[in-house]
Amino acid sequence: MDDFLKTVAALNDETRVLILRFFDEHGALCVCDLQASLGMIQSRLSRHLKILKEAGFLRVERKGTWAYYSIRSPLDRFRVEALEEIRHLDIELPELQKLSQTGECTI
Amino acid sequence: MDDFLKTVAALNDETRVLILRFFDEHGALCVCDLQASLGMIQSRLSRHLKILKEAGFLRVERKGTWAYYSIRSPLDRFRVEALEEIRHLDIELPELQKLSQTGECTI
DNA sequence: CATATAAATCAAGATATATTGATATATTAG
DNA sequence: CTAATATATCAATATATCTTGATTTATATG
Repeated sequence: MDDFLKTVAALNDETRVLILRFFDEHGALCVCDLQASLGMIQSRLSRHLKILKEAGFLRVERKGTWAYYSIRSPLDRFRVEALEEIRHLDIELPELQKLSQTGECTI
Repeated sequence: MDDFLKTVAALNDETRVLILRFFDEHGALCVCDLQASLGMIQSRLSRHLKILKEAGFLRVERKGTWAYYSIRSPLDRFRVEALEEIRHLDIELPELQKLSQTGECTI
């Protein structure tokens, strides 16, 4: 029950749905990429990424000071279905700003 | 997005998960059956049933003063998957008390 | 070691959600 | 119509969640 509720709670937020959709579209991204792309402040993103990670949706890979998040694989059936559902939502996706590659990350 | 969030929000509550599981197990039940079976007060159940209905999981059929709720059919893929997930949770289900059939419903 | 940068955590305030008890609505029976 | 019953809604309170800005932690570099 707890795991299910944690999974569902993670999905129950517009910001996190957008983040999942963004990862689904663009693969691994660091926090500052998301800051630039989604126009959200760092603490807000960090919080949501933690929730999504602890709910089993995301994984992190650290490279120096950067933390690259991406959709975890493999995912169990229900999480896959949730992502599939999110993939088909009519969401206006912001453009990707991949600052971590250009060395411009000073936000 | 709104429909998805409404669906997910409906799932994001231990009481409602139990209610869905109980309907999945026992079919159509009226509110007083649930009161007796789950040991919850009427306003609480009425609220959760409304949320589950408006999220597309339940339907209601009125018979006199009774309101019989049951799992809506057909359900779309994601809701079916959610119910399937709930079906396999390790939940301690209370015994069914079907007062509406015995005429004992005065709770 | 000192500084700088990316990310994580914390504290405070705002918003949403859940629970309870009281009240309102609707249907049935007399 | 009146009384009784089942359900729905409301008001108040409690609890949880989200957002922001400030602080802390961790890594890299001079």
